[in-house]
This record gives sequence, structure tokens and C-alpha cells, in this order.
Amino acid sequence: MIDIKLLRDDPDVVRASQRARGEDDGIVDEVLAAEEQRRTSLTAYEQLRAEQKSLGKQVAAAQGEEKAALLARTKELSARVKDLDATAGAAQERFDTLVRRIGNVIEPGVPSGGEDDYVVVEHVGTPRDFAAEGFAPRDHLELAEALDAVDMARGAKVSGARFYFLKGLGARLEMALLATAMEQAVATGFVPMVTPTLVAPQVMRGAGFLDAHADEVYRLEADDLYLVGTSEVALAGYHAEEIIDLSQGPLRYAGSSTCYRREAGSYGKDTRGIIRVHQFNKIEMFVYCDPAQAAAEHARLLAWEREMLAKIEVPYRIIDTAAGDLGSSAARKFDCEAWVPSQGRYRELTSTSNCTTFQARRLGTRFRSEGGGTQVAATLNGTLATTRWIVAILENHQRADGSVVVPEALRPHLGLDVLTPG
RNA sequence: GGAGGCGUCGCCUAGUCCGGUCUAUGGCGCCCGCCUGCUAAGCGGGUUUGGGUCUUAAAGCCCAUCGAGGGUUCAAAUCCCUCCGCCUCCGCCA
Repeated sequence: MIDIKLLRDDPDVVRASQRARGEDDGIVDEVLAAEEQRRTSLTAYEQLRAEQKSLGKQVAAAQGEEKAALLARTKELSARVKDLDATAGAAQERFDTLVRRIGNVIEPGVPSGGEDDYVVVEHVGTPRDFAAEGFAPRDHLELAEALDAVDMARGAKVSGARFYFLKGLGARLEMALLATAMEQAVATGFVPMVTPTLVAPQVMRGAGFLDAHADEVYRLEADDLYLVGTSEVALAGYHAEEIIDLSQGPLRYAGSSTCYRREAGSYGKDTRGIIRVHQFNKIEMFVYCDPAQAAAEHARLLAWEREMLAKIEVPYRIIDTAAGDLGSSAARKFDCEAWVPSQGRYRELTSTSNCTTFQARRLGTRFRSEGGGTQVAATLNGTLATTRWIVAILENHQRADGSVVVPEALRPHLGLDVLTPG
């Protein structure tokens, strides 16, 4: 939810942001009108309610005929108060509905446009020249199957398409990867968290995943719970409706969880292997901080992602996501995309978003500012490792014989230098 | 799944039976001030959150807030209903 004060003081900034996202900027005037309506009707209700209350006190003190007369008056008043209350409630509701349609105000510098309008910030590392090495790179599934590391067929038998078993070296590789990520997070000062993967509707909504992403989310109807698509959801809900203490600096959490995504609307895309699946594991960084420090913290999150990517030694590029591809909560988002040799293109491995106060406002997370008053906190998130990273590791470190060299940083946790078939 | 108990503005707590001076009591903690070689003690004051209004701003005033949401009533912390959470016991169980 955006800050209504910003909307009132500087509607043009919001309009420009909406346009950059390729969304309706007319909504701004609608919301302003609804807000005006909300305040007017609220004031009308409050004035009459004050009268009712003072009259109620006279009733309590009065006796006999005087009391009867007052009762008649206040009875009539009560009906009008009830009426105005309903009007004010409806105005509030209308405002709430409308304001939720406005996305977060983008950070200056975010490229305009949609999915393909990203700006490449930097390339890190150089893709291997397999032709020069004299062999054609196998794709991750071919490599994994030879290693008996992934079983797609039985995943499908047990759970359906886009499910899989990580087996043997595959299971060990994932655990080593996640352990390495968590180890880095803890060393950096993050509080490690194993989070719930089922959450209540208000948390899923508050985190912002029931708007544009609603189709992506699994829902358990019998229990009215949602399966999370990332531990961001649970970590965002963690401090909902709280006044947190940021006087010692940002609160940094590293969530470890299984993630569930319906992948609706991606039929036929990435059907091979474990690139796009319904269930995977992820280590996620999540930060609560003073909004004044949010942009600097965002840079740090990106740096920590880079630190982790360096550990798996794959070439990647960093993109500054365009406004239309941000999602409603983010003001800015950087993705790191690893080179996938079999596809000859870059695929997303990490994503870090600065949600400024947008997410926290909806979830009611504030902090005590120096003046003593409360202020809405900023939230940020970023990926530290996911199951998908296995794709990049296998393909970029494969050898002609189908074996895979284990990146040095993973060896302590994996206990192997090379993954060898058979 | 069943039975019972509980949920009050940081923590503890009075109030709920029997609706109205509850504008929610008291203690602890915390903040400010006084006093004081220093500290402690003592004394005085302050201390939920959100919103509205007024103002350059602050103060003030108003509304809401006693787990959440509905209802009854002129009037709800208090009565009724639903839900949530915690505790105790029973049942069931990977």
C-alpha cells in the first residue's frame, strides 16, 4: 500500500510511476476523491457520535420525566449515528479497495516498460567456450540423469508434472548448496529461520501475493491456508502489526523453506528438468530497516547475492528490472541471471527487491523513530540459493565425460571434488 | 475431535456476576523534573495504538481501541453469537 500522504502531497510522482509501469494513472484521481470522501464522512460521523456520547452521560444522571425525554432524543440520534457510521464505513472500504490498485512508487532510475525492457547492469565472468574445448555441452537433465541425481519420471508418477526427486548426488548437492548459503548468511549477521510454509490468508495478502500473483499460489481450501512461494511471505508476516526496534540497525533474517508455485500460465515453458517446478527449496534474505537506509541496504543484498554466486563459480549478469516487471510491492528489483550453456542464454538465479514501506504498511510493521513517534518500516528481500542453482552448477562445470567439477566452496559440505557418473 | 479455564493501553493486575461518574484501577518498568557530595531512596508529573480536526509547527480538541468480528441496547471491558490464540484434562495419532 502506498503512503496516502505522498499521494496527496505529490500526486504527479505517483502518476509518473504508474505510467512507467504501464498502468493506469487515472487511478490517482479516483483514489484522491475517495480519500476526500472518506474524511468527510468520517468527520460527520464523529461529530454526531460525540453528541450521542455526551447525551448518554446526561441520561445516566437524569431521573423520571427528564430521563424519559432524553431517552426519546437520544434514541432518534442513535439511528442517525448508525447511519453515518455505515456511510463512513463504506467510504473507507471503497478507499481501501482503490488504493490497493496503485503499485509501489518506483525508485528513480528504474527503466520504464515491461519484461524485455530491463537494463543490463554488469556481466560477471565469461561463458566457457565448449567448441574450443571440443565437446557440446549436455543440458542439466542429461547430466543429472547420468549421475542418477534427478528422477523426473518418478516425480511425475508420484505427484504429477513439474515434480521430481533429487536423489543421491543431486540430494547431496542441494543440501550442500543450501548449507553453504545459510552459512554465509549467518556469518554476515542474519538470523537463520526455518519458516512455516503454510500461511493464513491475511499474511499472504499482506505480503502482496494475492493481487497479480494470485494464480501462482496454492490454496488449501479445507483449512483456508496458502502454501508459500517463498519464505519472504512468512518473514514479512513475522512482524505484522508490531512496532519493532530498529535502534540497533536493520533486522536481518535468513529464511529456509520449501517453496510452492502453481506455474499457471507457463504451460509448455521449461518443461524439461528442474528449471521450472512446482516445489523447490530456497534460502532467502529478508530485511526490515529504516526507509532512509533502504536503498543502501538493497545494494548490500545484491552484494551478498554476488558473494554467494561467486562461490558456485558461474558466469552471470545483473539486470535492473523494468518498472512493468517489478510486481506491485517492489520499488526496484535486481535479478542475477546465470549463463546456461545448453540454452545459450541467461536464466534467473536470484532476485532482490526493495519494497520500501509498501509491504510493511499493509502488514502494519512500524518502528520507533528517534523523535519517539512511530514510522512504517521498509522491507527488502533477496535470494541466496535455490534448487535451480543446481542447473547452472551442473552445466557450467561439466566435463566431456559427463562428470561435474564441484565448486570449491561447496566441497566442505558435499565431501566430494567431482560428481562422477556410474 | 471433546470438556473446562483464560485473553484488559511494555510486564503484572483491578473491574466483568448485577451495563451508565470506567474519562479503565494499582504495582513494576521506562521518561521528565525536584531534592541531593555522587548514586540509591524519596517527592511530583508523564507513559497504548490508529485516525480526524486545527496549526507554519507544536499544543489542544474529537473519534475509535479492553484477543478479532458481529449483535442486543438510548448506552457495552461488562450481556448474546461466531471466530482466533494460550493453558488444563480426555480421546485419537505418523
